[in-house]
Amino acid sequence: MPELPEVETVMRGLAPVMAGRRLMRVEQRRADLRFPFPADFVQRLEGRRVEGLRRRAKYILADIEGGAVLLMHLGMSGRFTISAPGGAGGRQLGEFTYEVGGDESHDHVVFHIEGGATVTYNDARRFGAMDVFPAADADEHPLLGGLGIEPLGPDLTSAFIEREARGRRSDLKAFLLDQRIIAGLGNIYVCEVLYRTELSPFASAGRLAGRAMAPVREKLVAEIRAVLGEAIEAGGSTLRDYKQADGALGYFQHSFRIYGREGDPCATPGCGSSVRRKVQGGRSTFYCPTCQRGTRPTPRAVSGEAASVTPAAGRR
DNA sequence: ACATAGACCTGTTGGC
DNA sequence: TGCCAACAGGTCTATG
Repeated sequence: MPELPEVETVMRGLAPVMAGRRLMRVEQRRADLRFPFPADFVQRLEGRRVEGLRRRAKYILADIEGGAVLLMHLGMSGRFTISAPGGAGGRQLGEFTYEVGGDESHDHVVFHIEGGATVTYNDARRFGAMDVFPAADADEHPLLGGLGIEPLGPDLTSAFIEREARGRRSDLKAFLLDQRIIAGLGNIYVCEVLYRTELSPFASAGRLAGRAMAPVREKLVAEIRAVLGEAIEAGGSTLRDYKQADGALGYFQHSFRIYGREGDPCATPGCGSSVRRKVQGGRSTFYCPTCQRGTRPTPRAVSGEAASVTPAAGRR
């Protein structure tokens, strides 16, 4: 479920509770999530101090004293609930609904933290995952080794897009979703980014290459950063606000311009088209057929525009 | 090399 | 109200 901004928000929510403290007890309530827990999962964590939390792509990584790393992935439905020592309700991180005293049957892991707090991992669909491995093995870890660049780091540049896009025949949607290229974008934010960049999800990625497309690549880079940055900010504000009763974190209160808006009028002033949904690569793509013609027309084109300029003549 | 489909597993939603 | 089909934020594998 969660894409990079949600994972970042969850990590930031967990950090103050876990960082610097010992895991006094770890309850592992089943043998597997998406794949089996390592055999000695509990033993490698119990009694050890969490030195800090980090995020890599959509993974939350906890550095454990003694040189181990605890990896946590939320899959589609994973969430964390924090219970303070005082027993003051729970703060839930990772999904968008919150029910006090809700479904405990999917509580798979409970971390009992030094000082009395409790961090519970709940995941109905069990697409999430946890693992513990030596820090030295991180680069070869099957889940981490092949990951692409961090979209919010310094590596995401027009030149990077140029290199990666050149010669690719996959469509733009698949290109941006590919975790081996850029790690962290998921279905929702890819839709948002393409809409804001006025690029067609169905265009070939290779069309982003070439000198003439430099401005489009710049715009793409800027929108990726903006979309993710805004979502992280929204997540952060809910982290700060919680207090009241329950802070639900996730995509909630975040409003999307295109995702999930099939049939609604396009948000671009004067556009007048309505948002369409198409299944692409097995998942829903939401797009505006009028605004998103960059690099090749989607269904209906009317006239050219800056974003649709392509260097090569072949328009098929 | 790459594109697509299916699998994983459960919960929620919308239509009849 | 009840039932069923479609659908859901993510990966991974197998198949063309």
